[in-house]
This record gives sequence, C-alpha cells and structure tokens, in this order.
Amino acid sequence: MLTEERHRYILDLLEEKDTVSVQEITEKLNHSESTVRRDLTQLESQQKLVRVHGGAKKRRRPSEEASMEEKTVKFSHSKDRIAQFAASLVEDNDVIYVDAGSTTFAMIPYLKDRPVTVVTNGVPHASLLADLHIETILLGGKIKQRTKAIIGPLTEQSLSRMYFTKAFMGMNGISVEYGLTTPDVEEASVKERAIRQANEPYILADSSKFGEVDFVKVADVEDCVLITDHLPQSSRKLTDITKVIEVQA
Amino acid sequence: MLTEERHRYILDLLEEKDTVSVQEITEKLNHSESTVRRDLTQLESQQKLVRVHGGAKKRRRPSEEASMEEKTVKFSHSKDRIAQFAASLVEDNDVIYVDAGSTTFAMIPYLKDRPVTVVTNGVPHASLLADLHIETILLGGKIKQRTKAIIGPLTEQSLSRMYFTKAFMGMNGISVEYGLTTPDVEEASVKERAIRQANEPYILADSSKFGEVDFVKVADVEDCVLITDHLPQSSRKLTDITKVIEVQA
DNA sequence: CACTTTCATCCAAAAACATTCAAAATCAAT
DNA sequence: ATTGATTTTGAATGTTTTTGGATGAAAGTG
Repeated sequence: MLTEERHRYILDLLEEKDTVSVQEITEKLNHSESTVRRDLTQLESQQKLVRVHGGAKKRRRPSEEASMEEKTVKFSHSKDRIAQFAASLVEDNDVIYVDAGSTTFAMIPYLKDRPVTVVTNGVPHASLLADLHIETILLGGKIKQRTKAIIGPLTEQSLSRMYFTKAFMGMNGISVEYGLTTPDVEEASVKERAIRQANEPYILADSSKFGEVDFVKVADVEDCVLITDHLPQSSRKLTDITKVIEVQA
Repeated sequence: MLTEERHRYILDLLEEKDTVSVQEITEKLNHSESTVRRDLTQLESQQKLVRVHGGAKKRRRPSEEASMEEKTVKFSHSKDRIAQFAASLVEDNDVIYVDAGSTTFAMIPYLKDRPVTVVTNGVPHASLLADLHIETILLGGKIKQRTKAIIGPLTEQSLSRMYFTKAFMGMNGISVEYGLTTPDVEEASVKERAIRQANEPYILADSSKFGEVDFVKVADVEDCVLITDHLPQSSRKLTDITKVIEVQA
C-alpha cells in the first residue's frame, strides 16, 4: 500500500471520528506501528492533524474550538449557584436523573470527571454530558421543539423501569397550596414519574418560581427537597412542610 | 501493447482511485517494472500525474492540493447529493428511520415541511429535525461520546416495538463477500434491528465505502437498497445481488 | 510508587528506485 | 523480404527509500 493511500485513509478516518488510535490504524491497515507513527508525524508536520498520546486528533479551526468551550459558560449567577450546590450533593457511583431545563443544565459542568451515571430527558444535556465523558443515558420519546426535552408515553415507559439515587428537577411553579406545577401536560407526567423513581428528589428553583402556579400539577411540595438561592418571605410556610435549602449567594 | 494504450490505462486507473502502485500496474498490464516506471516518468513530465514512491497519484489543481478545506467541502458534496436523492424517496405520512451519521444528517434539511414522522438514534439529527418542525422521536439509550449516537440494549428494545415504512442507514463497509459492516459492536446491533423493522431499508454510502470491511457485520447486502454517488468498478458485482442506485453528480 | 502503554531512535532487511546494457521489436530503405 | 538504424523492452546492477522490529525513555494509570 502506498504512503499516499495510508495518509488518505488516516485523514478519512479522522473526518469521521475526530480521533484515531495508532492501534486502530495498525490493525486496519495491517502495517507496523513504526510506519503508522511515521505517517502521523508526517501528517502533523503538514498540519493535517494533531498528534496526541496514543494516536491523533482532527485539527480544528480555532473558531470551532472556542465555540465548543463556550457551551459551558454563562448562566445567571443565581442559577449557577443553585446548580453548583446541587452538583455537590452528587456522590460517587450515583445514578442520577437530570431533568430538562436551563437550571439543571447548569449543573453539568460541575459533574465533569465524576464517576456517575446520568439519565436525562434533555437533549442538550445529554450532548454536553457526553462531551464531558460522563456515562449518559438519554430517555427515548417525542422531542419537544422549543425546549428540546424528550416527552411522551415512550419516555414514561422507559422511566418506569429505572431507579435513581437522586433526581434533580426544574419546576415552573412552587406554591404551598397547589404544590409543584408546570405548563405542559406531557412534561408534567414525565417529571412526576421521574420524581417517583428517585430516592432523593430535589427541585432546583430560583426565587421567581415561588408563589407561581401553572397549568398542571406534578407533585406535592413535601415529596421533594427544594434548593433555591432565596426563599421569599411569602413562601416561608414551605419550610414547615418540607426541607428547603437556601444557597448562600 | 502500445505505449499510448498503457498511458491511457494508467490515467484511467488514477481517475478511479486517486493513487496507483507500480506493482498494481505491472500485474494488470503484464509488463516489466522498468516499462511501467518509464511510463510514469513520461506521464509526469507531461504533467498528467505526480509520481510518489511506489507509484503515482492524481494531479490536483494547486488550490485543491493546498487546502484541506476544499476536500471537506467536496466530500460533503457527494454526501449531499446522495442525501438529497434519499430524501426524495420519502412519501407523505411515512414513518421513517434515520440512522445516526453524517450522510443521513445531510438528508434532514430536505425533509423540511414534509408531513412525516422521523425516528432516529442521532442526537444532532433529532435536534435539527425538531428545529425544522418535523415530528421526531428520539430513541432512548446510552449516548456514544464521539458520534452522539444512541446505542445499547435500551435502544434495541424500543426499536423492536416500532415499524418503519423506510429506513435510511449509514454504513462503513460494503463488500460483496462480507456484506454490510461497521466498527462498533453496539451500533451494529442497533443498525441491524432498524433494518429489520423497516419495510424498505436503504443504505446511503459514498464510493469510498465499497470494498471496505469493518469489524462487525450488520446485514447482508441483499437486504437493502444501496444509494451511492458512484459504484466503483471493483464492486460492480453488487448489482447482481441487490438494487443499487447511482445518483447523478 | 509500580506497572502498562506509548513513544522516539536506531538498525538491518525489504522494497522501490535510476541507470545501464543487451536483446527484441519496430521502422525505413532497399 | 532483407538489411541496418532506431526505438522499446526487460533484466541486472548498485543506490536510495521505506519498512518493521528492538531498545530504552517517557507518559499515562491506578
């Protein structure tokens, strides 16, 4: 096989997979490690790829690289505080549920390199989790256009066969009288099920959610622990019926 | 055999394959190495090809040669042609399966505003489909970091309860002898299942996939219709055992 | 820290190369 | 058709490039 052909093959592999190992190439091409290493060295000097220990990765334009990183930044300060605290509750080898939504999304960067399995119904959540090399199971079902949340009967069905050590949920309305509420019927059903399947369900909510009541009830307040940046005076009564954690700003 | 004929033959080979080895030519033309080398030297001086150690490669316009950029664009052009044709096969009210992978991803823009339901195991696919307001079901399961494909037993389980009018699959290797193959075991299982659940399974593959053999077999070639930009001479035998559609470039 | 994997470097064997030369084929004139 | 000149061919030669294994150093893993 021609050097040229090997080079082409390696670059094509990279085009598909972003990274290749020396081992993989030696097996597929049936050439020695020495040869493959030489190939990689040459291709690197041509700026066609970047060598890494054990193989090579695709060369990215700086712009691309930046946008990858950028994904993990910027949330409102209160959301981020809540998320960071929630993530600190996660223990090694937990199997946790992370609900779709922006507050729970903010937790994900704080889970980096933790030995946990995450089940989620948030498509962007799953994507970021995978990027951070966290074992991730995405629930199946209908995808909701606006929020990229997975919902529907299929979702509930799969959920009903899972069990979580902890669940971290977003919620639109939290009220003493009407409990935990959300605007979408199908999403409510999924949330309800996830809370039921978790040993310790937590609700992540900034202060604006308290006193709000939405269309569908998901669960009673006393079923969950609430995590917030600040509990408004008007909702102080909640502390009588369930545990509320106020994260220091 | 005339010198002129040999030259023609060599250039034709290059047109097909981009690179040829001296050895290959000597075997096929049944002439000595000396002769073939002379041919190559002459053709190079006529700027019809570029010599490399062990053989020769196709001459490219300088612009092409220089930028990796163009190569990527060009590659995705054939993918795009294949994808566009595949999308044209979709009929109203179909329930189709769209496999994870870049070729099938290219189909999605062509499905915009079509009254179809799409089931997929590609996370980016589902995301784009939702953005284009197409009814989308994402399969559940483990998410694969590199490709963002959903795989694993959970995935197969849900798949087994679905039925599709058509399935559009990507594939890494297509060979007369070894059938349809792919490098990842779990992904292979999902693909196999999806093909089984579809009334009309299609394989989308550019010409580079033919003759390739990967680690795991997914299905036999005759189970599917192949859609490609160009079927290489060496794989013509495929037309005897299944339907192959070559999309005009 | 021990242990494994991957790495760069060196070297000898193998493959591919340019060059030379005599035989074979082609041509051009008789 | 035969001869001699010319071109093309394939084998032989020695040189250069490429290859794959061996080695110990470096990096990654637990």
